[in-house]
Parts: sequence; structure tokens; C-alpha cells
Amino acid sequence: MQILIVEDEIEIAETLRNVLQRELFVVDHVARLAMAHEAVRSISYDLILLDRTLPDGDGLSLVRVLRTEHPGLPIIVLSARGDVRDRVAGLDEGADDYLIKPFALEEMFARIRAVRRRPAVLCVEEIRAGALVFDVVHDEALVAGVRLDLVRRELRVLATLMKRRGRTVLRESLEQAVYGFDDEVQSNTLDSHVSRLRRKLSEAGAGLEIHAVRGVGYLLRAST
Amino acid sequence: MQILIVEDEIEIAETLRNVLQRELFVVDHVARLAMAHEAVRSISYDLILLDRTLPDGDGLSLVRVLRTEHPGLPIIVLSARGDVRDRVAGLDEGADDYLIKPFALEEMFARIRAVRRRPAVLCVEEIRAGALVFDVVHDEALVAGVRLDLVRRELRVLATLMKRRGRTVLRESLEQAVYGFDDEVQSNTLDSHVSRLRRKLSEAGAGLEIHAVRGVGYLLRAST
DNA sequence: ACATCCGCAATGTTGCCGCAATGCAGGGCA
DNA sequence: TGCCCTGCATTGCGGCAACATTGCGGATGT
Repeated sequence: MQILIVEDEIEIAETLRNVLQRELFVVDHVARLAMAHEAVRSISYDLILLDRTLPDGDGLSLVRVLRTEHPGLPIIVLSARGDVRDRVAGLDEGADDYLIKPFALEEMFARIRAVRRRPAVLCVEEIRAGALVFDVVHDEALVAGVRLDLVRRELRVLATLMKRRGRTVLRESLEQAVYGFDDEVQSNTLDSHVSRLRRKLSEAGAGLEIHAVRGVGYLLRAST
Repeated sequence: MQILIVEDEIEIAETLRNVLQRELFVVDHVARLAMAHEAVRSISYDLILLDRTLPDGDGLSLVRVLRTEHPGLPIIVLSARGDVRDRVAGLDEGADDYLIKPFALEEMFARIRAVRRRPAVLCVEEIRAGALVFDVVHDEALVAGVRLDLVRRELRVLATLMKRRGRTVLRESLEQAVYGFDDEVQSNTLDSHVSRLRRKLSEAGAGLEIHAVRGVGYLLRAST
């Protein structure tokens, strides 16, 4: 387990380094963004602890780069800038967690443990099939950069089918995904949503078809 | 994206439900641990929002169970109990994040987005033979990752043969596997299903052949 | 008040599956 | 070896259940 600390305040950095090394982590430390970029290029770290306020810029710029080049690499931001807006910005940039200085070392360890439990590979935020790009985070379907005008139920159906594209989704699973479990549907409403969704997909040239698996459910696949 | 809220304070729960539904999530709500256990057993949620202080116990007990039964399921704890010791306990029990009440809704959304970037863990039980992978859980046959378009009866036949691949399956056993005990077939219907299945297997290049054992039954094996 | 969404039901369409007809192949017996 | 009989192989057909599609009206939010 190799950790990179990006932190310009020497005292904090040394403290972190000491406690982390005591936990048998391998710890590197850099004080500037430029050096951090260099470090992540040459070494594959398992975790980044990142201060935001650095001499040569905002640490979030590093997050942005890391998220494209090392999508699965856990990043915990450490920052004195801790109001809601800052935290939201940090997490949305792709940080896995956000700790506000000053923080208890015990909590930092707990959050490191939490982050390490996560599977190594990052979930795709976009699912592609045919000409369609499904943005999982924003729940939007795009064809050639254009947003499909889908209503809520259609979106839920599409999202569920996209997650298992190429494989069957049980009718029951679809119903549960589209409605909660209190809400229940008493007719062929699901079918009608599928129908409208099909029309919109074909009109948009998504290159996808929703195939019914008789007695089982539906399945989404790229049209030949 | 289907979310379960476990929260006994109705007002908070309703607020969360409303804002989450406005974000096009499908939201279920339960007020007690017992109901939460039941809910997660029957529905596969994408995210759990969990209050700690519940009428019938500490929400962390649910975390413990979920971590063994649904290792990949994201859990965010919402709690008024927010000192370092509580937070560490929550995270170490397996929660993915820990928000302290009162919290800004914006931050909750940001943390939901952060958690959602992670991949879903899926465990699938599979039987392999030739170029074919039979997914027992989903009842699907794949060749080179592509789903074979088999109808129900064909699937039952294939599943039964796959489970005893290389060995003969009595005609009687096959009939019983394809139809129930009650339903019985009065003609050579089974043979016709075997026939159609053979055609589909060969067209898909499954590298399998179904061999008839005269007077006994059928047998599946990899073609040389 | 208006538009939109969505559940529902009526009507049209598809395709699974049981059935049976026909063809084929193997094996027992003289 | 030739004949026949039995059991498997294949294919087309029809009934029926499941799916597809669409219009309507109530509900909901702006």
C-alpha cells in the first residue's frame, strides 16, 4: 500500500507521514502540484492524500487529471476550506472523500480504511451501446451529443436495460426499478413505457433495439 | 437508481424522498430495522441511506449484515451522533460515508454522486462447456459474451444437459426438468425442442453437440 | 389554467409450443 | 445381407397467451 501525500505545510506532512508509516504504509511526500503530477506519472499509488491550498495552485486541478488518467485511484482531499460549497466541488471533481482540517487522525484512518474497501476499478459513469451514451450520474441519454427527451419512467427503463445491455432483465426487476415496491402497477403500463421508449430510441437513431424475451423480460442490444 | 431510506423521523424521510425523487431516483422508505432487512432481501438497491438511531436498534447492525450479504452495496450513514468515535465506528463497520445531521442537501447529493462512481460487484455462477458459458443465476447462455436467443423450453433442456455435461441424462429426467411433475407431454415435443436447440447451438458456434443415446436419453459434450 | 406525465384498457400482432406427419438410421433376426 | 421395426430428427401448422401500440382521462406540478 503506497500513499502519496500532497501537502505544503511541512509540519502536517511529517505528522501524517509518521503515523502512516507506523501503519506500515509506504509514504511519499511532495509539496507542490507540479511534483505531484510527476510523482503519479512514474509511480502507481494506491491512495492520494491531497491538500487543496498549495503554492502552485488548487489541488482540485490534480483531481481532475487523475480522474481521467487513473480512474480507480482513491483520492482523499484534506482542506481547511470546508464549507458546503467547497466540499461539493471537491467530491464532484472526483475526490472519494473530503476531510476538513483540523481533523482527528483516527477519523482519517477510518476514512482511508473505508476508501480501501472499495473495489479497485471505478464504475463507469457512462454506459455506451450503439450510438447512445448513457450518463449514469446525471441520468441522461445522449445520441451524437444531443440529449434524448425522455420522461422519468422511460429513463428508468432505459437505465436498467443499459446496465445489463445484451442480457435479459426480468420483467419483475424492471418493475421494481421503475416503481418502488410500495407503488405497484396493475396493468401493462410497463409495456407502454417500453413502447414509447422504443419509438424515441429509433427516432433518435440510437442504433438500439429493445427485444422482448417472452415470459421473462426485456433485453437491450445494438441493432445489426 | 433505486434508493432505500431507513429513517424513523417521518419529516426528514419525506424531505429526502421528495428531493431524491425530483432527481429521478426511485425511492423506498422504511422506518424500522426489521423492515429494512426485509426490503434489502427482496429488492436489490443501488444505495442505502441509513439513520443510526432507530426504534428497534442501531442502524450499524444493518451495515454489518449488508456487508456480508451485499459487499458492493453503497451505504451512507446519516446520524446526529457525529463525534469522531461514532464516525470511526460507522466507517469501520463498513459504511461508505458518514454524514452528520443536520447536513446540507447539496452535500448529500455530492456524496451520493461520489459513492455511485464505484462499480457494482456481481457474482455469477457459471457452467462452462465448449465455447459456451451458462449463467445459472440469470438463466442465460453466452457464446463469446453474446447471449443466445433461446426460448424457455430450450433453456430448460440446455440447463439440464449442462449440469450433467459429458454424462447421459435420462429422457425421463429431461422431461421432468422441462415440464413439471404434473404437466406431462404426450408426444415427441421434447425431441423437437432438442432439435431446435441443436440448430441454435451450432449456428452460434457453441462447440457443443447433443448426442442421442438410443433408448436412454441425451448427452451433451464438446465437439472435437 | 395549461401542459405534461402516466396509469389503464382495448385492440391488434407475434411467436412459443404442443402436436403430428414424414423422413431417417440403427439393429435384431432369419 | 435384406427386411422390418422401433426410436430419433426435422419441420410446418394452429391455438393461445404474451407482447405492442395507441388513445383517453385523471393527476400533478408550473
